[in-house]
Amino acid sequence: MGAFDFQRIEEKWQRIWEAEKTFAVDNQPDPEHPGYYCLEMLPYPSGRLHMGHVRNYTIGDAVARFKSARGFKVLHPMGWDSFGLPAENAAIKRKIHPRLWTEDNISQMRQQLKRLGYAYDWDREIAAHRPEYYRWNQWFFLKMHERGLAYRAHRWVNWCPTCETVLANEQVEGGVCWRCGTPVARKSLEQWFLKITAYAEELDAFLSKLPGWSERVRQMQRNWIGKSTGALVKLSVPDVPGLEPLEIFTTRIDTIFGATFCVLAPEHPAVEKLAAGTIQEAAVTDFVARMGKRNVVHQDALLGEAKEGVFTGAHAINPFTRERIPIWVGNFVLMEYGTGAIMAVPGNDVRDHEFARLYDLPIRPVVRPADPSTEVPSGQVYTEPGLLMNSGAYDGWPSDKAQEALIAQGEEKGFTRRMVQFRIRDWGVSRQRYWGTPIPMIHCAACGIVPVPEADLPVLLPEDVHLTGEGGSPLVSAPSFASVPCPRCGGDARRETDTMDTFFDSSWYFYRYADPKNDRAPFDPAAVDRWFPIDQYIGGITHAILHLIYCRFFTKVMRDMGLVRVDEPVVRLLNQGMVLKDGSAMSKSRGNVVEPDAMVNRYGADTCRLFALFAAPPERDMDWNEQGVEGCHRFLERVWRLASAQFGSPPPDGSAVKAAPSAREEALRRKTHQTILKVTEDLERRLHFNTAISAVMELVNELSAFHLEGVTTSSEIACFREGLDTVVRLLNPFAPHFTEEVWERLGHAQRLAHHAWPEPDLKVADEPLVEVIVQVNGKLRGKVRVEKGTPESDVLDRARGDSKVEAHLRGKTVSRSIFVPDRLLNLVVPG
RNA sequence: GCCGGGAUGGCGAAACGGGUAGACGCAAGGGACUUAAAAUCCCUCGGGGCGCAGGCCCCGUGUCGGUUCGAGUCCGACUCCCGGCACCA
Repeated sequence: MGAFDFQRIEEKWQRIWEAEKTFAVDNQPDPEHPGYYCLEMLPYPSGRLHMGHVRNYTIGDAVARFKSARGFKVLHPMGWDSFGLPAENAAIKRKIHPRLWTEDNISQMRQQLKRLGYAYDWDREIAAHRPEYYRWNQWFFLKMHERGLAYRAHRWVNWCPTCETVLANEQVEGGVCWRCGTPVARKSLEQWFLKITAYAEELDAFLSKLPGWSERVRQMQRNWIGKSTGALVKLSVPDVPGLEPLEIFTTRIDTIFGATFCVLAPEHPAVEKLAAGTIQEAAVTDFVARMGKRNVVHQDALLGEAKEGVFTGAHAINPFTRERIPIWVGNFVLMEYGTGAIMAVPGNDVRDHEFARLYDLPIRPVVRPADPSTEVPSGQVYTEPGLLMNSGAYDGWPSDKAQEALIAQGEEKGFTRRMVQFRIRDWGVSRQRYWGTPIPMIHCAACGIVPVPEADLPVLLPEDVHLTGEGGSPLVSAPSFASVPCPRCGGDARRETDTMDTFFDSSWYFYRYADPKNDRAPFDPAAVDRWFPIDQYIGGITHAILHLIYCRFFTKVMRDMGLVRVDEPVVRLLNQGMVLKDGSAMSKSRGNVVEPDAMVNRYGADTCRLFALFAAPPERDMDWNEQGVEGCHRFLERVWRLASAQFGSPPPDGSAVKAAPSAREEALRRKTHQTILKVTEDLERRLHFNTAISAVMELVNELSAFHLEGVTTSSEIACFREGLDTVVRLLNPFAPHFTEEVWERLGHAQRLAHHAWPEPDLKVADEPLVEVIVQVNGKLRGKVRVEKGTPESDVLDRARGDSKVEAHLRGKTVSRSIFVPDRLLNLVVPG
């Protein structure tokens, strides 16, 4: 019997699944089958799947099929993140409309997904570029605007002066435009922002309530949100009459007695007034102008920039010491963070120290290590909390107590208050692009900014746009689109011609799957209630920050709007590792890309799926090793051969198992039921498909040996068939076509996809005899097979009967023995 | 610099509440079948040593130290690799 015909088998079952809608689910609650939502991150329709997709979706499919067999009604949908820059680039390069390019890609990739046999409910498919979808983007945008969560502000963008267009960060290559090579400039544009900072506190706090997320992702998000707790301190500036007190933010108010100067960001609004009329005025103006030319869009350009600054000519009063301290402007202070002004403590902060040394400003350490034996090397500064010194009445206080007391003192006097700062900034969602959701706003000369009335949604993306890659937002030049009557006054007005960041599309798409065809609302809240929160979300670590913060933010906004009842969208998150080839990421330039289609053609979908799961645990990177793929293929062939002897014969008859089975029958049955236990446990608790598959391989090895020894009596056949059927059922989530086919040929009428997961018989799985290891002084010296529950004394007797153990005990007295029932006996003898 | 993760055979990896290190697979070597090859099946497979042999002994989970009857697993110090944040006050 040769190899199984995977091509025919896979086509056959894909046809059946499609015709029978095997994986479609409705939203009806079912008391016997609780809901389970298994979701994989939706792909960008680039045109073809890569191995990363295959791994991602194979993991998700294994979970979905497993949970379904376990009795859950599983929602397992798929869709397309189909707006975005590549479609526009393709349009420019190949003169094909982005919509056609995108839809063509979608149909190709959908075909590829179907060839891999994924159990999706295709009736729920969505695509972001379709008006039925993106109208709800617009609807959410309007709702956020109503709630004050969408607003306009200026922000710097990358600008190519030659193409006269905004460049995305990835279109800036080494500081020049990717198309024409012109050095990139910066330009300030008024854009739309979403107020994610309004949720910064909650986004941070809830990270500790996500035990189903890896520490890694939670830490990445924590860094990104960047919460720090401190105080705001007001310093009066008597040098400049009428000037508001200077506000600085610090997390180390315990060091305030060491604040020997202040530094403002060059963009700080007070800089000009402080310098006005002083001898420093010209120097300050010059410095600020020079700093203004810095390319701040490219943050890396700022990294490594030497510290630089200039005295403003004015002084402030440190309210705690009444000391007069000089106010400087410095390039290392960021206007975007805190108040754009700092108190400098050169005695206890490395940056301030460096600056003070540079300009010969006074340095006064005010915190020393609490442990007197800790030496601070000369020329270095001690930056950790410790004990205060040079701090008046606070000398000797520990940092944390001093912070509390100083804040309390400052609060009472009115020059300090507690303050929490976040690094996260509001989310700029405007894109000067064509292929995205039009922002539903209208600019009217008379009325200002007017939202498009809800009834007028969707604002359709016009088709007749000529894309050149040059000259501002493409929609500006779409005549049918840009000019529009003002909804409020009816006068001539102009539509917003920017489109939305595509992360907007993917921030709520998984809610739409619950009710994908709704044309009156983004979804029916009841439908969302039926499925949410998402039980298992699977996707690449690349989305650990942006997508996974944005979608949490959306969920919280939607909750506050009364649309959903969950605080967090995702219960369990799995970030699968990358698929490598020969140790490095697959890329065209390296020439090491493995095409999924080629692999499916050669080995079949089931083999590819099996390998993707077997090669490594899911969260780790794996190498696509073709010899490993062959190994998986061989394994399936082996199962096929083993099963083929039984093809056409009736399903196993449990009653044929003898009441007193032979030893080998008993051993096989034990292995069968132990394997069920092991695989179920691996999938249920850990998603460790690699060890689950290993366990099935072990069972196959035993079945194979059993078969070799002969399967003739009805009892032997029954035991063998039980093992065989178990193998097929346990492999189903990984190799669905193969197992359906074998299952059918083994005479089962019901489809495997509708079968419940096998139940282990604990009595059969139970091992009556156990191997107790015998150690002498912690070293393995022997093993004894005894009945479960054998007491220590009996085990000891048996152990002494072991010549090897006895040899190590000869002439010595056992001073102590450690006994772990059914596991181990360790005899301690003096050296 | 701060934070997170990791390091186990020739390779991918197992060992899940300290208790037989290396399951399972790949590669490699040997054998059976075959005119031959492929496929398949069987055996060996961390390192070193002793023994004619059944077998036995020592070492071994990045490094050093500790706790323990017993450590890949726990604790302390360190090295290297991967990732995140980074002039964030």
